[in-house]
Amino acid sequence: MAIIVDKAQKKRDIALACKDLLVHSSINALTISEIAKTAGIGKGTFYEYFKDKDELVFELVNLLMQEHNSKKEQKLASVERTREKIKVFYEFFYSEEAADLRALYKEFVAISLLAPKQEMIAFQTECFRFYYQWVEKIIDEGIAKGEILPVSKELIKGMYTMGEGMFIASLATEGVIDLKHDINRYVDEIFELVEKKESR
Amino acid sequence: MAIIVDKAQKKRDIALACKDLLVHSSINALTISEIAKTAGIGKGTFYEYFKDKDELVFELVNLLMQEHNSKKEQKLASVERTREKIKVFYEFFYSEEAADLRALYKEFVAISLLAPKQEMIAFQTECFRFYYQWVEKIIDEGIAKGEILPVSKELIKGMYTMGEGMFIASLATEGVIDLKHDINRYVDEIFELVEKKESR
DNA sequence: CAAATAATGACTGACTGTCGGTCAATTAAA
DNA sequence: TTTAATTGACCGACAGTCAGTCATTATTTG
Repeated sequence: MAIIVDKAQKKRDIALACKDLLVHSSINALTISEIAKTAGIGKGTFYEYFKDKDELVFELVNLLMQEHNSKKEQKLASVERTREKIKVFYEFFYSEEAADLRALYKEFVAISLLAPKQEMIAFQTECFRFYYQWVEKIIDEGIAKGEILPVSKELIKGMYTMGEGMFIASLATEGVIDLKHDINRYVDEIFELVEKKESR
Repeated sequence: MAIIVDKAQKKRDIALACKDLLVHSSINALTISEIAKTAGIGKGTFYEYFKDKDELVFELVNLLMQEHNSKKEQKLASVERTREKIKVFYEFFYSEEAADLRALYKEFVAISLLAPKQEMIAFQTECFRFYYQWVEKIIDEGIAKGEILPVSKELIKGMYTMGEGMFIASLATEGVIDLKHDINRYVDEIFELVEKKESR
């Protein structure tokens, strides 16, 4: 009857158009007008697709995280040892490749703490479950291969959240955390404890 | 020649007067006028003592954390085993007693991510160092007593940040994290690995 | 010593500019 | 003609400022 736009697609397009802006600036330092102008739309149109600025961040994190997960899946397939697989898992927190997503994720976490909306909680919960199962699978395989001790399974949740904690702490402090080094160090030490040693 | 008030003291007084308001509401849902009214001062006066709302949260977290640390120190003195000491350490994240501080700390972390100011980073860095050394001392004593393996020392940073990560994740998700249970479970499993067993 | 006056920090809320969000008007496809 | 899409002018709310007031103390003067 009239122009029918793919709402979901246009939402993605708008979000992507603002990506650089968001990556390089904090969301609440930006105005809706600025964002709309960047996306080449009117202010009112922005509200046609997003309820507020927070939702824009949400959309972008959503998009980039899917992309990131695909890459991660590929990379994981090329790694053999359980220890290394876990390390690949944590690369999100320091790799240059994930820098943009990380910047947005930081904002997203802050928003989730300050003004949690149901969809965001649901998304984070789904992410948690998704990654948890991923790690679980890696660990299960490691146990099945006899590479690591069965007790490793009990450590998954703590290991997983350690990454998040290290990440947040590194952002909120200065000079006390070297993400890449500290995370890998921790993983190594944990694996020294749970890997089965032939001799010893 | 005029009234001289103890600026620092009054700042504390104002912050404390707003404590309940802040604990039960998110900082950016509150207006300065509302806050000023609660503290029984004019809006202009608020700005005489605080640069913005964020600083109010900062002041409160500062105050309550000092209080919390004293209590924690006492409690730690009454516990013997290294494992239990570490658990006392994590009580912040779930104890009823620390609920108010936790609510404010949540806001503070979010602010630190969204609009980090130098003083906040400095404060968080100092906190990190302070707690890290505290845990380090506990672990060192445990090692000296022969209770746990020397390798435990390498796990401190990861253990410490796990708490923070678990906390943030519990706030951002629903139904996947039981803070008290999951933290203690993790601590137990780690200690099963690093505690020296007589028989075995 | 006391009264008057000066000096100044503390305090205030009216005011201003900005921004988030709405909506009436407009465009354009079907 | 109908309906979806788009828009920016408009509005109310709020953060932050500032010119003016007040309370207290210092100083001068009788």
